[in-house]
Amino acid sequence: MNEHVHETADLTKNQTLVMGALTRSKGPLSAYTILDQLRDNGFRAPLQVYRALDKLVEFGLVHRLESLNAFVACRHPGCDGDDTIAFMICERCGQVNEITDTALAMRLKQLAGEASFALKKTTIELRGICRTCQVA
Amino acid sequence: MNEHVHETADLTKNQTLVMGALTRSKGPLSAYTILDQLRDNGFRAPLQVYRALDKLVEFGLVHRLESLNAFVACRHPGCDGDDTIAFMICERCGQVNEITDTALAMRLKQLAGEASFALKKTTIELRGICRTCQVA
DNA sequence: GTATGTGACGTTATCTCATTACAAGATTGC
DNA sequence: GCAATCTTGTAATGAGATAACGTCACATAC
Repeated sequence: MNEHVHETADLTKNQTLVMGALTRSKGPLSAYTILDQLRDNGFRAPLQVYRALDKLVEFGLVHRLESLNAFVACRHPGCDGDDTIAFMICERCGQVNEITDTALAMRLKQLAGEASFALKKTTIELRGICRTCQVA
Repeated sequence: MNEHVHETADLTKNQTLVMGALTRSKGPLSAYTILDQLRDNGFRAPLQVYRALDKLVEFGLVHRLESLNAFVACRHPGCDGDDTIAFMICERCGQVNEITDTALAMRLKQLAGEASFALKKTTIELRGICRTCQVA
């Protein structure tokens, strides 16, 4: 499976619109924020957003930030969905940094293995203040 | 700072009730589930639960599971609040396993350091199927 | 002892996040 | 054409969390 198999062409109209909103945004967006941004495009109900988001997450184009109940466009072309991704979330500016680290992923897999835990999905979210916001 | 400085004696009535509900439970509980369980004890509004939970989390007696919007009593006496804790959450039986791992914590701190990210809190949640549920 | 501050508590209302349920179009395969 | 499947639209509701009020108990300062 290649990276980001689903390109714009594969997306439905609603999925494209939601993807666009996320791509344009500097930081994560909540489903309802996306809804508001897309009202002019005919969006009227949360479900329209959630359905598109579900698919986009499934495709690996969008990630869900559990600790924020929000979503970000994947900025990290290398991730193929199976990857263990960590997010660094700045609590001041809201920017999100996406990182993958082999050592981290290996250790987690090992820990799961030792417990005979069949790992399906990992969530790693780091909260703090990013470099830029510290100097400011 | 010692482990779990706040013992039962330090807790208020509401905090004790909420803590009791979580301790009795085998798995994580949502705030509203706790509310329902404590109606007979005079609980009437979500805020009563949330206020108690806030304190219990602050004391390190309870952890919040971001990917579940739920709370668990800390089963891991060693954690002193500053610790990096990982949770293994079984999607079949709902049981939660709490683990700390030095290598994991170190790597995360290192990654944050390399990005000059001032780390405040880390969330690590592993979803999957636990050993017991796999055989069944 | 009164004033003042602080922290927990209770209640209502409201806000944000997410899903269920149902109907209508659109698309593909036969 | 017809069935199967997928996407869509809409309304209603469920679930999670907080804001804004006021009250009470208890501490400390004067």
